[in-house]
Parts: sequence; structure tokens; C-alpha cells
Amino acid sequence: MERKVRVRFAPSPTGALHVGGVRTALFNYLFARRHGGDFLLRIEDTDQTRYVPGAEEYIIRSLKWCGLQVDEGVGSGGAFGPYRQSERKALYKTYALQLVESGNAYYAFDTPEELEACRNACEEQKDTFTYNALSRSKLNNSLRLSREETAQALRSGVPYVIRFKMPENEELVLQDLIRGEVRFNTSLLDDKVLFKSDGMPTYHLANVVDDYLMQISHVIRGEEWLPSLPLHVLMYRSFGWEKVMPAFAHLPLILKPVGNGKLSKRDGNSMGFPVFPLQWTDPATNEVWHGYREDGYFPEAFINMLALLGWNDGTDKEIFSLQELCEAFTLERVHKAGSRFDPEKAKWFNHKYLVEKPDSELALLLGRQLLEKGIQAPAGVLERICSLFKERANFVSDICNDSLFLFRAPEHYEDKDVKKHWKEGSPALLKELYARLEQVTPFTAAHTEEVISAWITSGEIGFGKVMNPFRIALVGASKGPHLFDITEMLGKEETLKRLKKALDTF
RNA sequence: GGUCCGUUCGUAUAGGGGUUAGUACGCAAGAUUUUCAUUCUUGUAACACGGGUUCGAUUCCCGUACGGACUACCA
Repeated sequence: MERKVRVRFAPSPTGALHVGGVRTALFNYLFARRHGGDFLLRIEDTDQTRYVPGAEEYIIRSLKWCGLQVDEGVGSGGAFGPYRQSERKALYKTYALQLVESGNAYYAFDTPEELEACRNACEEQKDTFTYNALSRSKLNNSLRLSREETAQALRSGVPYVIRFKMPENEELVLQDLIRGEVRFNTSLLDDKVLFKSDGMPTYHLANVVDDYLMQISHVIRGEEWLPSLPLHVLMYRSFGWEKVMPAFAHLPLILKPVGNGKLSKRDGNSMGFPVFPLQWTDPATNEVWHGYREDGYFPEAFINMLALLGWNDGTDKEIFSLQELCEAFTLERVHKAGSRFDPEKAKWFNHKYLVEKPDSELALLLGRQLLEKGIQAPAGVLERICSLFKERANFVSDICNDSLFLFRAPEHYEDKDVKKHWKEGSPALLKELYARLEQVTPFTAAHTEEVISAWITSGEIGFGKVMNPFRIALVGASKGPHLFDITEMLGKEETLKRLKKALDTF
């Protein structure tokens, strides 16, 4: 009997959620949906020293913006709560003690200073200090101390931690859904702290206990966790939970577009693309980071782009709605290697979604942006602009900038375009054009084009000779949509005004 | 340093014992257009290296190189 699929996204509220985190959440979400399972959000805030106010709320808002609906967890409720580990604090000690009693863990009284000294001593001999089977008998812990000494230390309130007793020289062959078999020898691993002297569990304890208690069926997380997989598996074994141990899948990392290393939050501001879904202000430094949302990305495009970073469905299909992703996603098709993030491709994805959006929807967004520049326009005009400009834009802000000339007459003319298209005969032709335009009624795109085309054709003048300088007069440069769409939107009065101004200028 | 993971055009990837190694982004050229763009066409460019196994390897195995992660009382 297959058990119900339950996966969790378990971030630490230590700052904004970056794209790597969003992708981990996304893959968990897709996997849950694909299998009719539950997607949980658990907040792993066991390290009070790293807690950042606002981070948890940011995470919830980000998932929401991305359209990843949480079935259960912080902010959503559920039968397995609380879902914030700080609120589950009391629970973990029992489990740590259980491991001590079964001989799989022990008390350690070494102070941070003592451990630091050990590390330094080892380093001097070009060695790495490891708290393991070789060293633990010489250190200050309940394995070395007598039962009485340990009890005495505990009673007197000496700070202690609980460490996992890593078995010696055991060959572990573990399964990863993405990587296949992964082998470890336990002798190379160390006795990780499970329970800290501040009374809080470490990630390892809290994570395993909660995954067990919350009946998680699949752990889908970043590759940075692969090295602690043996510890986690051994813990399940020590607890006697092997039968319900989740399956593991370690996702490849997202790397910087250029240079070495994984994508970090610094890259965003220095390389000119966002690394966060939403704008984030670091409460400690007041530093502000742009988000994909603020840069004009549609959440669907953002999600689509992230999904294709390290995954594909085996066909050439690249544009997927969230629904389609839910249906197509499988862990088997997740790439093993880390992927470099490509900001250009991200823009392309947004372009694809922009073009597909109804003009009425884009018009609303465009209206808002134009308003910020002090420009107001009726809905009909905005829609017309969107339909005319979106093909050449990646973002609504591109449409906004490209269409500004419709509302503001050009203040200067592009030198290189003028040089190329404003010829000796241009003034005479444009004067003639001016006279003819004055007569055009109605001033619609179709009719104006008909009249002007007839004139150009019959006079054997050549379209380029008229249209190019005409465009410069109206737009200020050699760009923009179909010229007669522009004249219609400008209206006769404004069109003539701009024509006259250009004639006066050159 | 140690452990683990990885390596197909610049990037994201498909593929897989015999292929003209496919696609997308980017870039370039051409066509179209009154401009820019769009669109269309074409081009550009890859199996990290060295050994095996094999009739044959880019594909399987082993090394090397390179990249990455981890190596905290952080997650």
C-alpha cells in the first residue's frame, strides 16, 4: 500500500527567500500536486541568533505571489501543528533523550572554547579535528565519564549538548531519487550535535523528528544537504522509524550566471538581476533588494523559468502553466548537475507571457505606470498601445517607455537616425505631406494611409523618403509601431504640430 | 586538506554503444517591412582529458582535470 505523499518546504527565517529556495519550494509543490499529496510549510527557526524579523512573513508572501498554495503549515493551519519549530521546542528533548537511552547518543560537556582548542591543535598538525569514535573517548562526555560523574554534571547544571554516536566503519549505501545510489563510510562522519546547550534542537534532530511526526513521505531539498543524508538515515534507524523513513531527493544547485559558485544574494545587486521574488529590505542594514515582481516579471513566467532550470519534460516544450507543470513534473527528470542561472532567458520567458496576456489586463498595469509619470490615458488607448507594443517588449515597463512619445512630443531627435533619413529633399516633401494631412478626414489609420500612399505612389516619390523623416518628426527616432497607427493615436492636430516642429528644427 | 556530488554548443538542455549529436535563449547573416521591432529562413557553436571494455564509445568502467556542496552548539 502506497502511503500518502506529503512533502514539506522547510526554510529558515534568516532572510529573504532566494530563487534557489523558491525552486525547492516549487519542486516540492509540483511533486505534491502530481501525486495528489500535501504540501506543507514548516518554519525551521531553531537558531534564535539568526532569526530575522519579517523573514517568515516574506516567505509566506513569496509563495503566495508564486501561486504555490500551502496545504498545511505556518499560516495555513493543519492537524500536525504547530509548524514553527520554536513552538515545538519542548518536544525535541524527549526524542534526544530517547536516543541517549538507547545508546545512540550521549551527553557532551565540552565547552566551545575547548573544542576550538582541539581544532587549532589539529590544524597545527595539518589535520582536521573530528568529534568521532577516535576522539570521543578523550573528550568530556558521558561516554568517558562514569555514570555518577555524568549524573552529577547534569544535576549541577553544567551546560551540555547531546551528540549522535556515529557508528564505526559502517558502509552505507543510500538511495537518492535523483542521484541513485550514494555511498558513505560512517568512519568519515562525525558525532553531530543534536541538541544544543540552549535547549534547542539542531537542524538534524528537529528535521528528522518533525518529518517523522508530520508523516513526510518525500524529502526534496537542496544538494547542500546530501552530506548529512547518512546522519539522517542513521537517526531514523536509531529511532526505529526505518519503515516510515521518507524517500530523499537532493536537488542540484543554482549557480551564478558568470564566475564561480552558487547564486548568492549579492549577485542580484551587482549583476543587475533580482535574486529574490519580492523586494526585500534587510532590517539590519536597511539595504534594499529588488524582487522579480518589482522588476516586472509575471509570477507565471518566473515560476516557468525556475521549473525549467534543472528540469524538463523530455520534449521541446518550454512554456508551461503551473497546472501543466503539476501534471508533467517527475523527480526522475530532474537534472543532476548544477545549473547556471541565465537572466536573458528569464526575460524571454516573461516576453512569452507578456505577449499572451490580454491587452485589457496589460492596460491596467500600463495605466498605473504611466500615471507614475504623470500621464493619464483612457482604457481604450492603453489597450491599443499594449496591442501595438507588446510584441517588442519584455515587460510592461518596456511598453511604458516605448510609448512615452505618444504623450510627449520628442524633445530631441536621435542624431544617427536624423543623419540617415533626413535628406535634402525632406523638408519639401514633409511640407507637401503636411498640406495633405490637413485635408485628411477622418484621421484614422486606414484612411490616412490610403490617402498618403496614393500620393506617394502616384507621385513616384518612394515610401522611405517620406516615411522615414516623418517618423523622426513624430517619434524623435527611427523606431515604433506602424506609422499610421501612431498618427491616429496622436490625432491630426498633434501630428501636424510635430511635423511643423521638425520642419522648424532642421 | 578530507568526504560526497557533478561535467553535451557561451547559457539552459535533449539524446544515447553505430545520429548529419536535436531544441531553446543569446549572437550573426539574409528575406519581409516606410523605421525599429515582430515574423520567417539560414548560420554560429558542444559530448573536459587519458586509459580501458567493445567490431565500434560522446554514451559503460576506471583514473585525471575542472566545477560544486559539505566539513559549526547555522540551516
